[in-house]
Amino acid sequence: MTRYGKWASKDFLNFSVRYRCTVDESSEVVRQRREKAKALADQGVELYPNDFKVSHSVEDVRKHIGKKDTAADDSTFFAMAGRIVGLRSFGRAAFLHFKDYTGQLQAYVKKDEVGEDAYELFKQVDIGDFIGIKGTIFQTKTGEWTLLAKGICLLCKAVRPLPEKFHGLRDPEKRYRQRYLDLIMNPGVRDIFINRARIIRAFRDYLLEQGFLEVETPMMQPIPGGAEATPFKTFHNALGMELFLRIAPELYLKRLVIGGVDRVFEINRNFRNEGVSSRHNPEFTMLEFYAAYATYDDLMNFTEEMFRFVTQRVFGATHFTYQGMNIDLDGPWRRLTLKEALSDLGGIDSSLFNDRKRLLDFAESKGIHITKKGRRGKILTKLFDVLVEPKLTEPTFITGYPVEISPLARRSSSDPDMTERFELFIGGYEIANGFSELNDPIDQKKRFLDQAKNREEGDEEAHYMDEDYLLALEYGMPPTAGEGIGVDRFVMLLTDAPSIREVILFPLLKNISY
RNA sequence: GGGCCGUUAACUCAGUCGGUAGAGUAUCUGCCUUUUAAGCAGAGAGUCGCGCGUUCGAGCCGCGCACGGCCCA
Repeated sequence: MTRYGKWASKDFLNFSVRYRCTVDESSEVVRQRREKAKALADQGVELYPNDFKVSHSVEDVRKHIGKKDTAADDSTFFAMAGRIVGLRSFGRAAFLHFKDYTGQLQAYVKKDEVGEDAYELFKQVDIGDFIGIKGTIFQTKTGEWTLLAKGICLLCKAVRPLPEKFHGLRDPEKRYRQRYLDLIMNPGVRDIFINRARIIRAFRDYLLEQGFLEVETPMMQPIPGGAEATPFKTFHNALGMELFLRIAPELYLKRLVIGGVDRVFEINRNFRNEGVSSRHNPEFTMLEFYAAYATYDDLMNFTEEMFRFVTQRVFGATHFTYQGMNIDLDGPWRRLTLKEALSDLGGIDSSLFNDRKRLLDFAESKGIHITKKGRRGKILTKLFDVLVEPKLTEPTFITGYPVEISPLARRSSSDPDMTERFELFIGGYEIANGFSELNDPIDQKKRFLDQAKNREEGDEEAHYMDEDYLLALEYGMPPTAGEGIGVDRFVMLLTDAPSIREVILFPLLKNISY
């Protein structure tokens, strides 16, 4: 058996078994629909034509209706297209609802209007098919504006039925795997992704307005840097080169600051080889930006302003509720040091902070198992994650992060063990992380060496040594502050989504299982 | 990684004590030219996630696996 033989045959087996179960030749509904499609084709009907010209969208028609003098006998002619989402047939006439991107409209198809032949064909279309309809609008008895079909044609035959009209598609697994069905059946889903796009656009507009340049830096990096996280590995065949999907764009953006781009940002995907949960997807969207001559303190103020701008622009208010929590973005936001938060909100006696052993005992007593042996900073942040983070519902900046867990941040001028760094929490989620940048190449080298030691001691998330970045730093980086914002989580907050999967169109799921 | 829950018709869900597999929607047939969760009459539709076990007999009980959800780590 070849090296791949076992896997190949196993995968093939899995695939074929599942294929048989899922692509249901046995499903009566699908079989019937295929037969209908074939019957239509046999009658000379083209099942997938592309020559229908649309003159108006549903939204166009709504606007037309909204005009003051649209009369019941309006004679404007519309050529419209969409997917049939409801159908009520009466033998020689039928009402249907069809949907395009802009909305949904009722149409009335009468044998008298479209002719006998066309009506015979129409009787063979199903919910889920795309159709083109030409006609005029009128109001029904109940006052609903309706397209009276003068002509109708099939634009695309669907051979699988849509989910049930009343309950829609509920099964979360199917919703994510077949997001197209989710989008067709559950209107709120579309709104989330429309709002997501608006939020990202508002961030972009704000930063552009402030003189930032938008860039794209490598997704595939020879040395993954800019965060403490486990990367995905890949390989470039022609170059014979190991590469990593980026865990952050940080070191490249800072190279650009060195290159004279004083204000720079990127909105793009990061990849972290970690567990999946309601707040973690292995690929997620990060907004990262850097401003020369700014400090972490400036960025906190900047972040408040930017968040208020985005929220106001997209939702018309700066307060909202997230999962029942009232969250108000009006400033100024609370600022606490890590230690203050741990003692005031976490209930940890401050005398424990410098005693690693007692900290570990305390963690154990709270049922918090610390897997990362070693560094005190890691223990503190772990305790913070469990005891404090969930309590930070109102926007809160946490500052005072120790150097050992902030290898890229500038030391605090007043306390060399601390960094000029903050993290932002809203709704119990970590939303942003920013700091004054470390631009002393000698200190940076020392920090990398410390990290390398941690890596040798088994910390897979420790930062890699990056000589090329040190080289860049030696050419001089101006005093700079930078920040990363977790876009998905911010979208979660603003769309009241309980899981990150609700704001990512195609969240990562394990292989096939329909 | 651990715990709990789920997986039954295309979809949403019932399924009692272990004893022939159910409903609504969708589909099919018939009637119906202003309905809108259209209506009326009838019909078809299932590898009960997968495997093994217990049992005369398993959708149901036990074990294992897969996928998903929630919580914890």
